[in-house]
Amino acid sequence: MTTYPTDTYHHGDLREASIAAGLRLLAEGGPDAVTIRGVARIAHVSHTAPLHHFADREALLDAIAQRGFDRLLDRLVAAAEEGATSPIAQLRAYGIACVEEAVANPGLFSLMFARARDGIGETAGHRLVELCAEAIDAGELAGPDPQVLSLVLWSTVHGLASLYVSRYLGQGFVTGEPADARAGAEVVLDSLFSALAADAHTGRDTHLAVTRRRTATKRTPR
Amino acid sequence: MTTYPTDTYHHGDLREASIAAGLRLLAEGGPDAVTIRGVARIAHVSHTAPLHHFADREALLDAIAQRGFDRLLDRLVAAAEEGATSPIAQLRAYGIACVEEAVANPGLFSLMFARARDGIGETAGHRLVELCAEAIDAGELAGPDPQVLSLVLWSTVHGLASLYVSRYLGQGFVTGEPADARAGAEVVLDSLFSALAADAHTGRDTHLAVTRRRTATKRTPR
DNA sequence: GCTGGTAAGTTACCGTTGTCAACTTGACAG
DNA sequence: CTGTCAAGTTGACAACGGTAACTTACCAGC
Repeated sequence: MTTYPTDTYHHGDLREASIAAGLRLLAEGGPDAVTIRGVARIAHVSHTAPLHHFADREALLDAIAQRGFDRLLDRLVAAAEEGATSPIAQLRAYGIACVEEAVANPGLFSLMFARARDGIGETAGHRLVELCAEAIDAGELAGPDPQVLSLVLWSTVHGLASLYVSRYLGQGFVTGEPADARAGAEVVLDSLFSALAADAHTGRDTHLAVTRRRTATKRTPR
Repeated sequence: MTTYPTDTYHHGDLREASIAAGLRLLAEGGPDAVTIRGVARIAHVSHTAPLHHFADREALLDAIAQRGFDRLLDRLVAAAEEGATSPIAQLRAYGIACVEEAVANPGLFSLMFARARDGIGETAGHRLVELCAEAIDAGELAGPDPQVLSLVLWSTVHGLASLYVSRYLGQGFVTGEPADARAGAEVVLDSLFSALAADAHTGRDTHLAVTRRRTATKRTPR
């Protein structure tokens, strides 16, 4: 934990200190607990000082959420790299890392996906589609469409993380799922990969006509 | 829209009026916009009157969330009944209804799953497991475990709904998904059911050993 | 019909928060 | 030395959640 000068009139790096304090408050009391005055108290500055670095509270929360995405992306590339022998193994590590990161920082996860930001998370998303395409090319997963495949995987992993974070999963009352989120992610992903294995079904794609048509449309920026 | 007497000293049904006002504020401005004073204004009572019906703001939000779950459950049984010819068709209708309901009331959806309540949503969950078991028995979906199957489906549907609600899906930037959430749900569910079809893979369940062991544990109430 | 009790209203007040306005401090360019 | 300006400060305000004390309507029991 880095410290900041307290005897000088100017703080030095109040923006960074505010984000750090916000992350602390977020971890301690959830999104509602991160306040302008709260981060100011932690940083030992007056209650309006952070407003010289963030337009308003929303901007502070945006910055914190952005930091969360940065962290997640770092974690994801690390997870994909270490011992990733195949595309499907990378996808598995990817998904498990997402869920683990979410339950490790539930407040941050809530904050990140509570605020809709344009274009955020696209980097991770594109890598996901790439991995799906690689898995299909390598014959590890069934096609026909890497975009549909990534949509399914993204939804499932995000949903699993959300349900663990909001405590609707973890008790095993309904679905008998593991209390440990990582174990739950392994069960779900392995089950999914098993069903989606390339040799499992023989090239039929009757349900995906709509999908293929949709994905042919050009991606329109902005 | 029901009206309430404004000339009498006592309101008549301030509890119900508060929930209705809360739902309106929720739809207009999201969870942060639903305040004690706000619902009091709409109901034309003093700003502390609702506190005679709800212990605090959290209790009000809980009541609103509960109302959301009631609505969702009604919608789900209706969806499952109408034209449900087979278990898999019911599961499909179930999932689509979830996603549609979520995007129709994004604030309510956020509120519902932002507050972790014990035992809430179990009714819907148990019906889900039942449907999965029926689908497996009918030979429509691959086993071996209805609980794992329901875990996968619940996660996927919930994640898809979350991502559409928080606007991370709907633009088609990354996965080329449809802008319409219902269409997205159809693509994902059909793709999933196709992969999970009983005749698609031949009874292998190598990855599910852990799961089967877990689900043998008795469900402990409370 | 009176009366006490209680649920459900009311006003008054407190502490916290976000945000604005106006002022001050410190560093730096010329 | 002197402006300029970013980055601090204090002080104020309205909105919020919540408590306390009071008032009103209704209703049961006599």
